Formats: sequence, structure tokens, C-alpha cells
Amino acid sequence: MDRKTEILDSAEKLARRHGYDGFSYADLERVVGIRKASIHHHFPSKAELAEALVRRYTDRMRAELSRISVSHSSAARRLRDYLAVYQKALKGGEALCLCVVFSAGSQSLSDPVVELLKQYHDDSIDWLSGLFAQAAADQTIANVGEPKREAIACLALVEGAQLLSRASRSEIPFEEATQQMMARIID
Amino acid sequence: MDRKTEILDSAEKLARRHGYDGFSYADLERVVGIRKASIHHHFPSKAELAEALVRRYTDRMRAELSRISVSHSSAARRLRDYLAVYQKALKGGEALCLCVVFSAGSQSLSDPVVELLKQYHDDSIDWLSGLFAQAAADQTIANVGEPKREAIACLALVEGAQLLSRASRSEIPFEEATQQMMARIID
DNA sequence: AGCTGTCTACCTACTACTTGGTAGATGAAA
DNA sequence: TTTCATCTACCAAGTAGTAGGTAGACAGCT
Repeated sequence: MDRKTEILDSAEKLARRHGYDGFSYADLERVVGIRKASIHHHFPSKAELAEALVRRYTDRMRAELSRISVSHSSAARRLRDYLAVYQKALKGGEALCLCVVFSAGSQSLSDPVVELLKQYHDDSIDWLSGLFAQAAADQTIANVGEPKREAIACLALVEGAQLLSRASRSEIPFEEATQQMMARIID
Repeated sequence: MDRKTEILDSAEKLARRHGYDGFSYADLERVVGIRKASIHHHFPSKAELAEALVRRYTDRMRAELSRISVSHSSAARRLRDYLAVYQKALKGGEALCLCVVFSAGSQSLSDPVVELLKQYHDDSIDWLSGLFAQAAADQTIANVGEPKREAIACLALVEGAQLLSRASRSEIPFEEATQQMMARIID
């Protein structure tokens, strides 16, 4: 694995536990094992590091969403997989979705990063809108309302559920919150 | 207004915009107008300040919840008021609920504060559980599931909706996410 | 083969500034 | 006279970021 990837991996891990303001180049120096200045060589500023981080994260999420689209055809199964992705990322309340933690502390982020964050949310909402539109057709989810509104509500539920799990350092609240969504699955 | 309250007000404003790691005693010095050392006189450590902040916030929320319970008798109207409280606090995506921002960055918080955060969530869940139990009886909300699960899902929805609004600096996502909840109101 | 320039990854050592927090003095009010 | 809120002046540690240098790899050229 090359250095840049290694730095991004470590930074992502730190960011998802401590937030953007909660990790420093000095922290990275410790976990990556090369000097702070060398990390600046790869990512000249913290803003650029954050940008690379969110860009990579968004790309990975997009890939994950199309993987789900390809591997399941019913809306219900896609939704189940979607929720599972977030639950797995949660690590029992230790870590949060990178975009959740960056959204919460977004005042200290640079404009391009804020823009990428919006992009992430828009991607998710578009994909989920498609899912709920399909659900209205294939009837595998109960009481489907207007797809885009369903999508936004679903994303909000998932992000909020992470926060609850984080606050109590346990994945139980996430599970309980999403059970409410899962209960609507018919198939 | 006394100094302590003035400091808490300013700190709360800063914290809800920038997070716990995102404001300093120096920032407070600027907005309160007295020296950093004098603020330390009132709140010796940042941990104690955070504790006072969350304690006051939780108390206010508790008062708000009982105000709602007293002023409305139907579950639907109580829910409407509950959502309105959060929407008002949002200030168009500028600020977040103090406990949302503290939950997201909770790694840097002291144990007592983490405990208070849990208390805040438990309070909300208890109150909402009561609301949904009542809804099952008075039939003013559609498709009510198990009350506690509904409560957790509702809290997650509201907290996540704030995050979405924050990311896009607009209250529209909050409105759209909660419309999904409001659509279930019958009365 | 030997030489030369460029590039990359890394280093030590630093800067300018911010962080939370403290010591000790002053003045006013009780 | 004691208590309190405030001040100035400081501290050690941490912040992002820079300056300038070193060692090795990989050209292209003679």
C-alpha cells in the first residue's frame, strides 16, 4: 500500500472517532510512523487532506450503492443492504460515518469540503429516491410516500441513529431506530 | 443577567455552531468582553463549563417537554409542537441542538458530560415513548408501532434531519425529513 | 561504464500562533 | 476586613505550516 493511502486510512480512522478538529498532524505522525513534515509533503494543508478524505469516502459510497443495485433487484433487499452498510461502519458506536462527523463540525471546514459533503448527501438522496420509487412499484415496502421525501427521511434516520449509538457507545440504539424502517419491509 | 448566565449563553451559541473543540476561552473572551482568566474564575475548566452547559440544556428541554404535555392533550399536537421546538432551534442550518453536536464530537468530552448526554437522550426517548403509547390509544397518528422503538426512531430522525440541514446550511432538509413524520398525523 | 540533473520521500529544526490553565495584584462592595 | 470579580502577565504544550537539507531512484547523455 502506498504512503498516501496509508495516511488517508489513518486520518479517516482518527476523523471518524474524534472529528476534524479532534486530530492533528502530530497524531498522524504517531500512527503513520513518519514525520509531520513528511505528511505535509503528501498533503500540504489539512484542508487538502480533508478534501481527499471526503472525496475518497464519497467515491467508495457510490461504488457501494451501485454494488447493492446490481446484487439485488427488490427495493426491500436493497434497503436491507443499505442499512447494513451503515451498521457495519458504526463499529459498535466507536466510529461514525465520516460525513456525519464532518457535517456536525462543518464550520471549520473549507468551502470545497462543504461542497463535497453536500454532494455525498445528494448522492444518497438520489439513490434512495430511486429505491422508494421502485418500492412503490414492486410493493416490497409498506406505506411508501413521496419518494424524495422518503429518501430524505431515511437518510436522516440513519444519520441520527448513528449519533444515538455514538452517545451511548453501543450499537443497540442504531438497531432499534432502524428496526422501525425494517418493520415496513414486506417481501 | 448575571455573568455566569452570560458566559453560558455565549458558550452555547459558539458550541452549537462550532462544536466543543471548535471554541476556546479566547473566543469567549471576545464575545463576553471580559478576560479569559476571569472566565476561568467562573468556570475553572472547560470540562466544567461543558457540564454546566449540558446540564442547563437538559433542564430547559425537560421544561419544554412538560410545557408541551400540559398545553396539548392529543398525541398528534404534542408531536407537532415537539418537531417545531427543534426546527426553531435550528436557525436555518446555522446552529444545531447542543446535544447533537456534543454527541458527534463526544470523544473529547469528560465522562460526566457523556453521562449527561445519555440522560438527555433517555429523557427524550421516555417522553416520546409516552407520546406514541398515547397515539396508539387516541388514534391521532397512523401506523403506530412499538412505542419505544417509535420513540428512538423519531429522535434519530430529528437529530439526523438537523445534520442534513446543517450540511446544506438551509432548513429545507429538516422540513422535508420531518414532513414524513407529520404525514402520519391524522387529527 | 560513468556523469549529471531532476524528482521523490523523507528528515531536523524551526516559526508564529493558539490552547487550557495559573499566579498574584487591584479595587470595589459587604 | 474579608470576599469577590476582575485584571495583567505568564506558562507549558500543542497547532498548522515552512525552510532547508539529505539520500536514493531514475532518467538521458557521453
